Amino acid sequence: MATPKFAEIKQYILARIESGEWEEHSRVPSENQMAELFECSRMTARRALTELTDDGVLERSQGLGTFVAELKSQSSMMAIRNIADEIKDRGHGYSVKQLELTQTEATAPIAIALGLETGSPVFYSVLVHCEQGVPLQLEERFVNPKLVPDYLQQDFTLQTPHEYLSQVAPLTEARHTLEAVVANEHNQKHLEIEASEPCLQIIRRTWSRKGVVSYARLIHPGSRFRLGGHLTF
Amino acid sequence: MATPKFAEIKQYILARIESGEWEEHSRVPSENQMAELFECSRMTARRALTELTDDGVLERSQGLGTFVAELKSQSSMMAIRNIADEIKDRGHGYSVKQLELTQTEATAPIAIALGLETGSPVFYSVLVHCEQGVPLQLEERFVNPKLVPDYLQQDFTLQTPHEYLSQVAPLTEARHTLEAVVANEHNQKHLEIEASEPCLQIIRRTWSRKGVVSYARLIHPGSRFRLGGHLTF
DNA sequence: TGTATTTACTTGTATATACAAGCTAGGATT
DNA sequence: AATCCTAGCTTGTATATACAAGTAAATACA
Repeated sequence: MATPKFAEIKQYILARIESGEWEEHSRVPSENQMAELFECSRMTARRALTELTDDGVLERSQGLGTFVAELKSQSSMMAIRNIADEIKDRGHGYSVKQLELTQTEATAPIAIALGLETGSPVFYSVLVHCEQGVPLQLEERFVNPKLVPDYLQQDFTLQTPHEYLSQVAPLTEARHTLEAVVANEHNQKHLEIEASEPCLQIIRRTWSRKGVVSYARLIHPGSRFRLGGHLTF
Repeated sequence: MATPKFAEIKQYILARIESGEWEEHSRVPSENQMAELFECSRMTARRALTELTDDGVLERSQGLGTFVAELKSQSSMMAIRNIADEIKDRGHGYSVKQLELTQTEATAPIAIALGLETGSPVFYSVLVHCEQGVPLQLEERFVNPKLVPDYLQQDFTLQTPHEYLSQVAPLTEARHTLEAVVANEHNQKHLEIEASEPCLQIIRRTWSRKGVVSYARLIHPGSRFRLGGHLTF
């Protein structure tokens, strides 16, 4: 047998979800309907649906049906949580200062990271996220204008870039790099720290189905920030 | 049906693996044998074996049989890889200096982290891991003597503590905290860095089935160390 | 002796069937 | 009109069966 029938059914379903034809939370055909469609037994159709459920692609509930799950809702995507939510969850005051929101030309490393040509236009934003008025994260972000054309029209004091990007280009993957660094003078001023203070820097690249969405550098004062949880590589 | 039959079979298998009765890489009964043992059909026994395989507990191969997989081999356990392997994989020279290997009394925070009484004896080791002769990680580790009684008799120039601990107390979980810090003077000397150099500090607690095995503080010079990969929380 | 081949086991795929259990909507009863 | 409850869908569990395909050891053959 070239490829098993249940695998074909899985591919069929995945293709429809990735193309956007079947949207998040929408209902997918029942086991019996899939069985009829593919001219197979219910158990074979069931296997496809069950395995995709195990993979987190679908969600099922007895009596109701099978539905398309949120893309990467709680898994690796939320790896590094939205800083605004994290602060609010602690019951502390959250505020943002927007320092930049412009278009600029991609330098070589940025172009490579975003999969663009060197010198091509990219959107650029710099924000400082504060907890109780104290700077906790400096977010410097380069965004692919082809995938997010309206980035510059947003008001990031109302919604963090991460939230906005999640909406317009559902994220499918993220890669991070962690480093201890000294902030440059400019950033030291914005973070209100001394030159001697070490910072935790997170480089974050995020993907959607269509390519690299953004490249972000998140800098945190070591004295105010700690990252905890499970790490998987 | 109280608990489904396939779930009972899974529990039976898991219990045998966790008790150590079925060792890593050893063969487990075939589908037909399990079916006979539990007086069920092959398909039901098969389901238990298949699901445990999906969970990474078992490994199967057609024609050969089903085997107990390595405990957490590649998953969250190897989150932060063995630094010795990482250096060797880069094709660079690896060396260690052992600075401490003694018994000491648990301070309050260490006792809490290890689940012991304050002042009770704990094993303590300090190592410096070097790449091409350059210090890359200072490993300060507190070990629960109840779970690893022979820790002080080891020679950690031959085998890293992590490797040894994995052998004597198979790890089931690990939790990490990441922070950017300034090393104290003592550690600065051992890492051969300037006072101004930021360091990436990883606090790592590891569990086995019987409790907290060890509490480690891993300090890396920011200029020489970068942590990459997927982070999940 | 050395090489095929068979045999017996394993897991993998697929089907037809049965009943259990959860949910919803519409119809019967009160 | 409000309530119950049944009919018809859904997924969940379980079985019996069949054949495909991979592995290894025993067997037959040259």
